[in-house]
Amino acid sequence: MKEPFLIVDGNSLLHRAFHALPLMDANGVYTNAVHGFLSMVLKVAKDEHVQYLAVCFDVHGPTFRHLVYPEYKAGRAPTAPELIQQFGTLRQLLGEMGIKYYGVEGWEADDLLGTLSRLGVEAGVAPLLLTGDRDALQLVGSGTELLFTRKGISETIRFTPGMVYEQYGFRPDQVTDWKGLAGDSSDNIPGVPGVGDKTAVKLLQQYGSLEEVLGHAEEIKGKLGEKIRENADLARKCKELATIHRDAPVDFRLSDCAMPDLTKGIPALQKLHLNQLIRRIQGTPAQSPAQPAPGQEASGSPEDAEEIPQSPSLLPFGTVQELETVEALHAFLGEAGEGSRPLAVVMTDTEVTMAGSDGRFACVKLVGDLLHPGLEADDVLSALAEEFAAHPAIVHDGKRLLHLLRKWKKDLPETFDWDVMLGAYLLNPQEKSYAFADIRGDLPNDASGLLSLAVWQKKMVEREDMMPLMRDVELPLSFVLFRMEDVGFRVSGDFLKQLGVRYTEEIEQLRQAIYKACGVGVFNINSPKQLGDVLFEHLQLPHGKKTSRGYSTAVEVLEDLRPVAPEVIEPLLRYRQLTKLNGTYIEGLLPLMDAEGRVHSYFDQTGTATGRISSSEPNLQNIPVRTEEGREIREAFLPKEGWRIVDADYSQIELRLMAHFSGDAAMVDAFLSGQDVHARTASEIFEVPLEEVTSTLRSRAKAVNFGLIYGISAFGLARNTGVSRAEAQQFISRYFNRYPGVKRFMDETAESGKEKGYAVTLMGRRRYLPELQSANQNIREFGKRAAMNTPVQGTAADIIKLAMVRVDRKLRETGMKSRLILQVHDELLLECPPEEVEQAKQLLRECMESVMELHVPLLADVHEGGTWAEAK
DNA sequence: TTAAGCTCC
DNA sequence: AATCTGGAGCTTAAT
Repeated sequence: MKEPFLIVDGNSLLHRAFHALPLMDANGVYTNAVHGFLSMVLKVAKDEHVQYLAVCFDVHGPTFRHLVYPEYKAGRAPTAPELIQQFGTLRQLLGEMGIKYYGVEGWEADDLLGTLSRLGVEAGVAPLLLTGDRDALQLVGSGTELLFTRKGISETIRFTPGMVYEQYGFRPDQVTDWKGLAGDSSDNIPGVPGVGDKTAVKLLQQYGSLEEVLGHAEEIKGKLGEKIRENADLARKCKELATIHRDAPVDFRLSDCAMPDLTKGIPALQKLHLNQLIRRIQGTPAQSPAQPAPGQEASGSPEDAEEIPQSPSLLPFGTVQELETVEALHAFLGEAGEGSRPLAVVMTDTEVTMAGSDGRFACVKLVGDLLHPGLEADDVLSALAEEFAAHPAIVHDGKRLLHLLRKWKKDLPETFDWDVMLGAYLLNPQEKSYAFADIRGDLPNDASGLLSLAVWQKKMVEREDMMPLMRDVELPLSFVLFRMEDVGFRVSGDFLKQLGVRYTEEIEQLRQAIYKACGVGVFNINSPKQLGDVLFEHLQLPHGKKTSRGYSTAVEVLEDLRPVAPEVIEPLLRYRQLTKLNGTYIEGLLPLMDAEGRVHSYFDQTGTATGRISSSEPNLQNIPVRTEEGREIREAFLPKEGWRIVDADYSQIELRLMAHFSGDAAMVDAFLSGQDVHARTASEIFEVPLEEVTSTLRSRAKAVNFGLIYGISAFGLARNTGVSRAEAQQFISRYFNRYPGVKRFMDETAESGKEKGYAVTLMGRRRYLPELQSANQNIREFGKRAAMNTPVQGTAADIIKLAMVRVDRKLRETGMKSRLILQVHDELLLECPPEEVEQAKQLLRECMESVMELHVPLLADVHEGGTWAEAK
């Protein structure tokens, strides 16, 4: 076994660390990136038993790549000064700690990585590269491996040559070919226009290398082939740019890189107040404590706070016990006593694994083969269902599990002990995926990993004060959503089809009218490109800004053109409206109906950054309501035969929350006295008596109120209300004058978001806002608006979720047949047998209004009807 | 697969 | 669409 030689890409890692962690400083010296960098390096050094260590840096000034291609890395945002400082700080620190670092003028850090890894192999050690730069994948192989940073820097993923292929679909030696084709926007390398990541992989899998692709360019059909032929030289140049050179003039001696005694660096670390790192250097406990989540590391962490590792580690488990009969499974579950529980269970297509809290670990293979003929999936499921019902288990995506049990007609549990999908969502609601494979980190993809992850999540959720949110809201809500998905919403297919016929006929007429008015014969009206050409080239109508492909034909543009060319624009707008309704809400909905005429929307509990739920297949949260035609669609949504729809929506919940959070006297007063808030706002900012507020003034004030919730700008408000920017600015100034508490709240919320690194709701739900640390002002401004909006939107989400849990519980406890069928952010729908309607209305109102005690009352408007349209 | 467009709260 | 007012999902065209 060769000794590991860790070679760190200093630029890449420091950059990543800087953006992953909120700014921290010691006496005015920024240290967040230095802290993250060292934390990561120490972790890897320990985990990998590193014997040799070197760090590589870019040295400023042009490199040979700029000679080949002057635009190389052009257009990048300038590095934040807060980061630039830290390069110096880090170099100095490395020097004092005795860690060897390299920088050679005219060479980039990855060339040094390439050179040092070659020299390392020659010196007989096993180079391990640590970087967040994908280019370095080309260096993997012949003894060199790579750790790629993920999620900022908190995790790494290990690449061997096989892993590269598995992950990307090409070998390490094809990385540069791939870059030559696909380019790299972050380095300003164009690649072949029209060829993206996916196409490049396809081409390489077919032809093997860039040269082969270019050599066979004649065979490639269509636009793609054309582009490749046109850009062959450009592709070769891009490949060259992406090629890492392994012959930099480095004065390398392996002995220089021997792992130093890090305690020498303690005085320097003390100066920078990097106390956590000091503790880690001075004898670390068995489980390596890495840096805690952002916001938790205020200087001088409290002594009683338990050290929670930054990522979960695998708990010790016994060897896996393979259960070959259902009897063995029953025996395993029977023997599993108090100490084993909660039990973690992972089910895949072919096997079930179970892990006990006492280290028991068992596996059941589901595919029957000659060796285990006795194992029937159905019996296994029965045994598990029994176990779940008797002892709440640790699961991933419990809602899906419930559907599975339901499908096989098993008894359903009342609750789960923990759901790691929901846990991961609470800990960071902005992950791309919450699939177990994507949240498990380095843990195994089975029940031992699941249990280990759950144990860690519980500590994290506890520390971040989100346990009540998990226990009282998300976990029980998953059961409510399961029932809603299971029940579905009845739809009248006949009604929709009739509507569809009507729409289709009119669409045809409109189409002819449009062709006639345009006078260019038949074209595809649905194609923005073709339509744009007709309107703005042929008809020469005045156009707005161009989009990347042509002229914009968005409704706002068309609205402006109404007076100019009504004979084209009027039928066009109507055409747009009807094709949208027909395509999305009629033709899109019909195939989703089941045999009973019901649609079963999927409610995604982990889909939004703010805590809202989302709905898909079909999305029932964007069924039209604003226009008359749109509302017709809602007439197709029906209760169970003979039943009624009861609908309740919160009145102004977000503005009420704004009033609650800000405590602003005028706003609170408006709600306490039951006034029309928008009218009151109009009266305040336009300085007219309440009785004299006109509908125009009211609707402007309403726009201001909405803008407020979203983090207003004068520009956006002007766009929305049609007034000038200057006027909009005046509205806002007056608004903040009249509602000084609101102003204060907005400022404080933005400030606190910046300080803590996250925004938080009334129930403690968090959303991290790395945008607030961005070097880009636009992104920072976005972060600020999100910081102001999230507590409001997110608390509204908390509130209605809690209301759903209570409504569902009440309905079941009282043995009512009425049931929740839909949630639309501030609105709940029930279907009720006629005799329960009054009781259900009362129950709904009570649950919704009493769910939380705020400084202003929560009010729900409740309606009923024979269709959804009627119940609004 | 992405972009443009449009629906909702 | 424009200096980007927050959060979502679906359809179509074009590649």
